Amino acid sequence: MTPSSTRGLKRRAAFGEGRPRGKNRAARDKLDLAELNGHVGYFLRRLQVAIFKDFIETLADFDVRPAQYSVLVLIAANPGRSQAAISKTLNIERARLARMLHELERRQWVERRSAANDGRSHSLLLTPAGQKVLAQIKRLAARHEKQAAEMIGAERRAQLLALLREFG
Amino acid sequence: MTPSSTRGLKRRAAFGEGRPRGKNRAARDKLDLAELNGHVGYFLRRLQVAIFKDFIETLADFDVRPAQYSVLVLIAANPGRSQAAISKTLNIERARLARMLHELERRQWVERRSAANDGRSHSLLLTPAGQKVLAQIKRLAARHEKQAAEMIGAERRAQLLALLREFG
DNA sequence: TATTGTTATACTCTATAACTATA
DNA sequence: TATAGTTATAGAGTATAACAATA
Repeated sequence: MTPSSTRGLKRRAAFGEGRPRGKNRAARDKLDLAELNGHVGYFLRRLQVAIFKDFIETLADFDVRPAQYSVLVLIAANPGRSQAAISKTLNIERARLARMLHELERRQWVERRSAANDGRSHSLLLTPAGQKVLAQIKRLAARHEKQAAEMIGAERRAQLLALLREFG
Repeated sequence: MTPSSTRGLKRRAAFGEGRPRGKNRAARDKLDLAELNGHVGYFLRRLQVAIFKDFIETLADFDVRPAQYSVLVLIAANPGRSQAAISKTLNIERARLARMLHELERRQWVERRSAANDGRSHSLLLTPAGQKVLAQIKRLAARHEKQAAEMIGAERRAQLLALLREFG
């Protein structure tokens, strides 16, 4: 967790001096956002990037990215379903999902069986190793979610979650 | 605006039949999101992608992406500032900003002057042509924002904007 | 020594198209 | 004809590192 620009949103105002100088000169250079203040997409994007960054750092030991995590969770909760079903639910391009599953199969976390009723589709399952590692990954994901709550405030996180889930 | 997967979040339940078949079979395949239901980042990401998609489509005639738009707006509202100032405010890597400004300069929307007081930095300005085109772009961006409000509901958009701005 | 801007590389994600095999 | 999965390509965005010029 580096003291990078993302985290730098807060901090500040912790210096008793008038105008920050030297390394903190950057903080003074905040510009007028103008029309951006009226775009919900702008703020949505900023927060999403900050949260994904924390997710990636928190799960770095397993080298699991958010998209991979969402696929693993979906396979675990819906064993035997097809790539198309996962793809549609998560809005992941089937082309990209195919490559991602290759990687998850290489790690021996996921297994593809050809479906009994439809020769075209694959049934997706977690391997025993995959189930084991997912349990650990979920613990880290839960830790990340706590960190996100600290970052943005538990109250605001709850309100955001309610608003966003309500939509889709 | 295609009837793509993004928009497909709603629709459904508009069919008097029991289980949808054929083309609507996909709608039946919605899976259990399990732990994803507790991750604010997951829903944040979904909405951000949907909104950016609408932005890109609405501004397709000018071939302006969200990041480019934010840079143009910032330069217009803060003329003469450096690349470093823009970069820090928008959390865009300075390396990426350099390439983006190359493209905006190629279109003759932006001008780089070497700063008077600091030989290292550039003062960024819109050209007259850039100011003209930005006025049109802003009108389309306002239309996009209206569409976003229709998509997620004006009420929810306002609540989201308030929550998100309050944070960062 | 630190900062500004630049070039380069690598990886993730998105968007398409083309192809096969099955239905 | 349409769907499931695969491979390939191109572009955007992110993350680094290395470098020259300047402070």
